[in-house]
Amino acid sequence: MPQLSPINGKQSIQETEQAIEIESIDFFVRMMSILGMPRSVGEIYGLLYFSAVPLPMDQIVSRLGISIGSASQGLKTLRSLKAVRTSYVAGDRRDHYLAETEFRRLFSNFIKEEIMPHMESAKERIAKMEEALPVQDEKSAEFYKIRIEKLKRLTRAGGRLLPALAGLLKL
Amino acid sequence: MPQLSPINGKQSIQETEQAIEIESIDFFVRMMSILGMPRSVGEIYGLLYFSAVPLPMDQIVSRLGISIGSASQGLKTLRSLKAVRTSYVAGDRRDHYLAETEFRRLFSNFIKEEIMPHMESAKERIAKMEEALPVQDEKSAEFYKIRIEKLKRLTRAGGRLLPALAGLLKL
DNA sequence: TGCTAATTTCATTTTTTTTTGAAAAGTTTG
DNA sequence: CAAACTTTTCAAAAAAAAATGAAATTAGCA
Repeated sequence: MPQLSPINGKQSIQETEQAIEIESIDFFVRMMSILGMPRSVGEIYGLLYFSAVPLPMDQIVSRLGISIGSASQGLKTLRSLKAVRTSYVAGDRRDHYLAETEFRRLFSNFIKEEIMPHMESAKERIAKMEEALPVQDEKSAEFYKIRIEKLKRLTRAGGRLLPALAGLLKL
Repeated sequence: MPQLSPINGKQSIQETEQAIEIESIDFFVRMMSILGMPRSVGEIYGLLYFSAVPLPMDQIVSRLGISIGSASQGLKTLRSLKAVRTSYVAGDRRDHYLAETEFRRLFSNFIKEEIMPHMESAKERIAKMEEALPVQDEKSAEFYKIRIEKLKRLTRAGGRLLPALAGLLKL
């Protein structure tokens, strides 16, 4: 982090960097929140996204003003999504973190980790509906069959489409 | 709702219907929760999905055991997503609700209503980053430019891909 | 129009989720 | 191997989200 004096035409380099950092954090907090991730996770990723150097946890803590507990938890989440990785820094025993910036891969990991498991249990639930059905030979059985069939198509389509989605992301 | 006695081989029609209803509610509660919707919204949709007849709000309230406040709010949400529609029932002044079961359309509405507005504000945030940038003519400016460019590609791709997604849903 | 049933709204309560911070566990190195 | 530093864990606190229910509003009907 260069320490230049702030005598420029309009704004110092630090001010520029800070402005971008704030927008970045804002950007990713919102994006992560759409994906159901807590604010702290978005903040950490937003900070790392515009950091040219890998940051240790205590820098993340002090720059974001979050607790070390949140930072540790948030980094764990980000690691499991492979959204950050640790990088070795000579002569420093702390872990240093870098943002993974290939959105295609990030997206693919997210779907695999966070969405697909739900698809599995959805299929089980549909199976239970079908177990319950055969007793019926009412007029209404047809209605139930059709609705169950729709659910099956939905989960099948979801199961195929979602993992393929990342591939469609032409960035 | 037929009122037959439960003397069947194994289980009555009501038992079958109830079993399916429970699985349906479970199914949609989870699915809606992935999409960030409250439990009550999933419950209501899950109930209506397997109802052959349109149901008035008080039936929804009593069958699900939720408050009229929740039911009213949940139906409002579902209406705004066009996931339910009201249907007229002769001689009854209450609104009756039916589930919209074309998932393709539902999905498309969801993206348009719930996701796309965020894309707009994401673009504004990127614009702010670009406003902040030009001051820099450091070595580091290049780094920032590249990262900003990545965000722009992401939002552009998202803006194009997401609305097209529903079309890919071959059910 | 006035009465009643149906629905919406919203302040309050409840539940769930997230954050905190301190203790425990784990690492590195002198 | 022990002292210092780093990270994780987890119970408790705080914050956020959702549900409740009663009052207010709206709409249908006679």
